[in-house]
Amino acid sequence: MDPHLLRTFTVVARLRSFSAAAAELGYTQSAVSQHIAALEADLGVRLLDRRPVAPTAAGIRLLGYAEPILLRLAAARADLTRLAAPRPGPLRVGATPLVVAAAARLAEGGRDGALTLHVTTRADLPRRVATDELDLGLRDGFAAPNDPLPGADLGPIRVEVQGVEPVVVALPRTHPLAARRALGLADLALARWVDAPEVAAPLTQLRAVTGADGFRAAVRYLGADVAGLLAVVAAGHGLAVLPAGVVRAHADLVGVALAEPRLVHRVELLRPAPADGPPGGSGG
Amino acid sequence: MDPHLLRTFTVVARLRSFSAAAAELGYTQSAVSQHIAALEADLGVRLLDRRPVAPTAAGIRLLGYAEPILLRLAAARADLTRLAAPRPGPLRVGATPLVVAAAARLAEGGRDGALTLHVTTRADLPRRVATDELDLGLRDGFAAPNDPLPGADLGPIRVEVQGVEPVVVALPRTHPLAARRALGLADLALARWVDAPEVAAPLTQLRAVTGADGFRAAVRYLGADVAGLLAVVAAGHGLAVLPAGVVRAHADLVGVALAEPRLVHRVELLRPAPADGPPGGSGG
DNA sequence: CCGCGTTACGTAGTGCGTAACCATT
DNA sequence: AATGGTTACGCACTACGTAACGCGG
Repeated sequence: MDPHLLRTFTVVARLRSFSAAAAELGYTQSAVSQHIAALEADLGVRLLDRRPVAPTAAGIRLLGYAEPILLRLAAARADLTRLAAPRPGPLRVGATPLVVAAAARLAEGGRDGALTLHVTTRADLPRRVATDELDLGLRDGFAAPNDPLPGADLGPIRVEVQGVEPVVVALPRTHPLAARRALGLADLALARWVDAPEVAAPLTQLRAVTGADGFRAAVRYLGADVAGLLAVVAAGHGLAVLPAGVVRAHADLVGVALAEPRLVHRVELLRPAPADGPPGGSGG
Repeated sequence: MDPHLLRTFTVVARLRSFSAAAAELGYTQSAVSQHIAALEADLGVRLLDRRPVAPTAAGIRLLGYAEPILLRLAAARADLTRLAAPRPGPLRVGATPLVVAAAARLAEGGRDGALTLHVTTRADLPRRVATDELDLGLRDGFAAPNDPLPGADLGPIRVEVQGVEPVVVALPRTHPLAARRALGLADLALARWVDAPEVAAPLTQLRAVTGADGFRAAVRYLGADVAGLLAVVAAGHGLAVLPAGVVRAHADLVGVALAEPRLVHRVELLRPAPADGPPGGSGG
């Protein structure tokens, strides 16, 4: 189970093509074929169906292992390299859209003030911090009050809770429910919703947290632009669950608190970190 | 960063000797030397001091990455192998000492009733479940009421909370404090304690949870035998924090509740699991 | 000078590319 | 017939063992 083979496997599985993977990896198609054959022989399982190319059940299983392994390998190399020669240049900070301002504030004065801000996707940020593409990450999301943010294995990263804020249902000022003091989330299962999983609370999460079906998307908002989403909600295309502060700042929107706040907006600081370090890690 | 090299490195670091590592790995000493040299060349950092052999700072850092990586590689292979050909034979269940009975109860009727119980250390159990040395693990420990059990990265394992129970301070029936209805943990910092980290709440954890210094060990109890520990406590050598049920069952001991229960006894079921599987994993 | 890690060198094995091959659409 | 994965083959590189070497205690 050479990492090279694993990497080839993940690329083939992602691109669903041996030749495309070969191109991406700088191998010949033949080499890729040999990689997959070697892996399959080693594990004694067929990992990919061919024609069309698609991972088998075992292959899907392996993907779940391969990605964290490759991430950790990359992270280890990045970490040791940084340790050997700390890079100069501006501090590279990544942030998800809702917290870019907070990220800028937080990074103020870091490394003589020079700063590069990278706006990223929620899922990408941990990977980029782990592999030293970024020096620091600020990530937001929605979770039950004492839970960490959802998401798969983040890799060897230190997570510090930076802040927690109540969430509200964002409604156009003219909406019939806009005058209410609080709303039960479950009662809104049949309302019109905007699903903006990169900015607001993803509808899948609302379904999970209420246990209710419903929360069907009237509009799917795939971008990460906050202002755009607020405009869509303000125009009455549907509701969204957002942090209270964001909604308050918009003139055409009203944020109504949840009757049972089973969801909060949470901000986490991600730092590259030794995977295991001794328990008594020194403060930073 | 070939896993073979990483493995060699971890063994050398553990044994603090190239030749001993070579013996354990079935290589020649020369090969081990070459492995380390290759790793150091690849990463551009010295990983080990020689004479005496000891990991450098970078080496220690790397160890923190290497172990999870190797664990995940082993787990992946074990998982795919099991998936290809589920092993016959008795169900192999591992359990930490305080929960062996619970483990037996839980495994009843599993795989036509045949059952092998392995009593393990708290730290070892996750590794053995991940690598398919065990089919199931039941692990206990102490934690703040809503926290998971402490411990490093467990590897690709599914954790299910099995139960939570209050803890008590175990005292000999004749102890002056035995009549109290509740005790403040911090007030006991200067008492005599038995540190039995494999059975009771480790004193380091009591220190962490109270923020107090103290909790010095009058006796260090390194075994994992519960009855033995209870006897030591009953004989008046020192106090220990234990689950209420265990103390209640012993005639010579009294368990006194904590005034501020910042610590509970928690039991977790560990199952081998696809590291990542799609969120909507089918129930099992 | 002995124990132990390093370096030199030869060989067996393997990883990759080229190219011929074959299967599915 | 074309697209795309497999197999055959050869070369170059690597990984290991043997053995000579050197450094520190």
